[in-house]
Amino acid sequence: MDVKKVSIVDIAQMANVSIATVSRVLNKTGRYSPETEKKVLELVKEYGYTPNANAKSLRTNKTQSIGVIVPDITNEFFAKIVRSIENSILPYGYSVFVCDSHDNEQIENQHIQNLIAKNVDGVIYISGKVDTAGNEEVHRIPVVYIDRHPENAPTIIQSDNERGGFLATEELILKGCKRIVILQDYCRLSTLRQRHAGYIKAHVKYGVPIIAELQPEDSPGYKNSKDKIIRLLKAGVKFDGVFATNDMMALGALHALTEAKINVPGEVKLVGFDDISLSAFCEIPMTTVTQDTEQIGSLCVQSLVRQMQGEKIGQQNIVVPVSLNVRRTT
Amino acid sequence: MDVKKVSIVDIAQMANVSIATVSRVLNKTGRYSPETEKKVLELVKEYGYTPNANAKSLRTNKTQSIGVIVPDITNEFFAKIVRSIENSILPYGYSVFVCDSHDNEQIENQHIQNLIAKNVDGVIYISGKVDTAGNEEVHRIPVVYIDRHPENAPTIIQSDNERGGFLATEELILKGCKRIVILQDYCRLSTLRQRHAGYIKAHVKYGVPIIAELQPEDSPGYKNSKDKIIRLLKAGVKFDGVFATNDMMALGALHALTEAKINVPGEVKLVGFDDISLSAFCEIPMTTVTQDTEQIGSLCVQSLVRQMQGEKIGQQNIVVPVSLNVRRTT
DNA sequence: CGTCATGGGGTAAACGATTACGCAAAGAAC
DNA sequence: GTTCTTTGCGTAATCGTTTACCCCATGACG
Repeated sequence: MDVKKVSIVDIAQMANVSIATVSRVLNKTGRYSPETEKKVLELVKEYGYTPNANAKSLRTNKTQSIGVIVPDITNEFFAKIVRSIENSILPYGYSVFVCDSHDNEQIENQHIQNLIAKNVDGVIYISGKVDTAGNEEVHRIPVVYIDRHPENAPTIIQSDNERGGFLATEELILKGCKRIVILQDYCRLSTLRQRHAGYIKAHVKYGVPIIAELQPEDSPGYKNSKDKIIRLLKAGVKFDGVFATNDMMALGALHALTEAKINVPGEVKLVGFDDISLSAFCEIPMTTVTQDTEQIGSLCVQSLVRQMQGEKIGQQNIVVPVSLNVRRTT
Repeated sequence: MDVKKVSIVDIAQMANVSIATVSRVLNKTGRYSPETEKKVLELVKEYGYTPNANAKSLRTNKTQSIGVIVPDITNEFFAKIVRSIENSILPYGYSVFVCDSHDNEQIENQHIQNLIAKNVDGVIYISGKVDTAGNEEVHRIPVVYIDRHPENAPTIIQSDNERGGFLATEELILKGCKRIVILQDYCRLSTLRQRHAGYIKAHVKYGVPIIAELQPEDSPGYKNSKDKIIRLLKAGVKFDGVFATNDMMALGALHALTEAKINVPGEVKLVGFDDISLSAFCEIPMTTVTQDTEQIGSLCVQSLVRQMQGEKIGQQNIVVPVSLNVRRTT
């Protein structure tokens, strides 16, 4: 916009050395005397020289940037992961392209194309609603998947969903629940099936019978969950606990219950999943399963960086521990 | 990772033309016959050729990417803006680096350095807590500021904060409030002072006296606001309305009031600001001032794109309309 | 004294695009 | 029939780096 930026040749000229030498001191690859180093470094500082990233990338085929694809950056859970990723990768000197796919496979693919065209060194991929068959093209570069992933995914990171489901259900059982509704949105998602598996496991462990009419059906989101609870209530279905596989659904349930003047946690207890801030700030702070977004992000980065540094790691499936955050709905 | 990527020379060879010609058909700059065009395009498609972005950038000095700096991506308000920015700029073919500054000036600067080093074509800058003096370096490239901005900022976009403050206060007054507490976090922020100005204006317009002990003091966040309301209550200060300059603070107030068994909106009415989802999903859905994040994002992009296309626009200050979302706390 | 490693540094070829310039052929204009 | 313009290309320079390779001192070592 203003003055022409100084390039390596300017520095070289002023230092009375060749550009090769300047490059060498900048990259600390040896073959220069301490005096040369000093002079070059001084000039670099004086003129605020920064190497042209594009030229460098062109030559080295590395861009020092990665892409992160999320279904919805507006969702606190994903935002937290993005934040953790960014924090963890900053020290390595990477910048991150954030791509919101709107839970839409087409947009997702467009973003992938885009990222590949931009020559990113790696991708962290939180896919949308579907256990995607995966965009093959992305497998040409290092990639780690969070949660949803194709069969042949190289690296996968996810929370210990089964344990989460177990902990939530166990909490309800230990607090005396015998008939626990499970609210689930997309039954075909493996992560959610795992939570259901945990729910079953807890029932089995404590010898609580599993009741058919309380089992999951597709009821995504706040509204559907609220409606479902209202429906159960109207139908006279008895239940004394609700396990919602995410917090928005838990909130729907909570509102259905309070509107029906049912005491929580007196008559019905409730556990959510994710630990978004709503769960802490709603009228009755909710017990919920905390996913460790910090860990998830930093483990992603660890794995990705290792891949980007050329390490060949085979298929790996990293599981991040979850914990139960007991608040006032149980 | 796999096979070598095909480059423009491969295409050129196979099409029996020079690379110049290939480049021309790819960029549609004319000087080629329809037949050549067809052949090149076919080959491009067949081999999935995409131009190397780094080479292109090196030559043209344009990277087709921008940076967005936000204080906290985890905050729904900023996340929404980021999302809107991304949506609006996608058609222009830009990718976006998202940088979370953690409300920290040093990190902010580091990000700027980074973005400049990466040669972004433009920056959208939502600064942290301070009316920053601004990083001069960023003014070498197109930049638009949202809300907080330095004196000499070229382009600024912000919500009509004064009108928002006015609308909120007017609503309270029209619903009968005579003694309205205003909760504000950083009194030195111009955006927040504007909201206060609106508050004053409404009082003046409707002839409601302004009461000293209800005026703002630094009480950022949920906890401080809650505490402040509790303190006022204990001190026996009379008030029948609360205008919180953001929703988290409004929620703090709401909780303080409900815990004190004060009926909302019966005894005290309440208005927030921002319209984050918490305001809709808390126990008593709150009346709040909606900032049009869609508009904000898309206007940013419009202005930035024009600048990046070389248009010289002088200093401009774009104001985005706000609206009142009346819910159940008034 | 010859040989050989080593330190310090230069030359020039890449990397993959864009684009100024040149040039021949074909048609238009006179 | 000459000149001019347009069309359809090709040649080569250029963007700013990294890096393989070469070269010349210098000192160690036999």
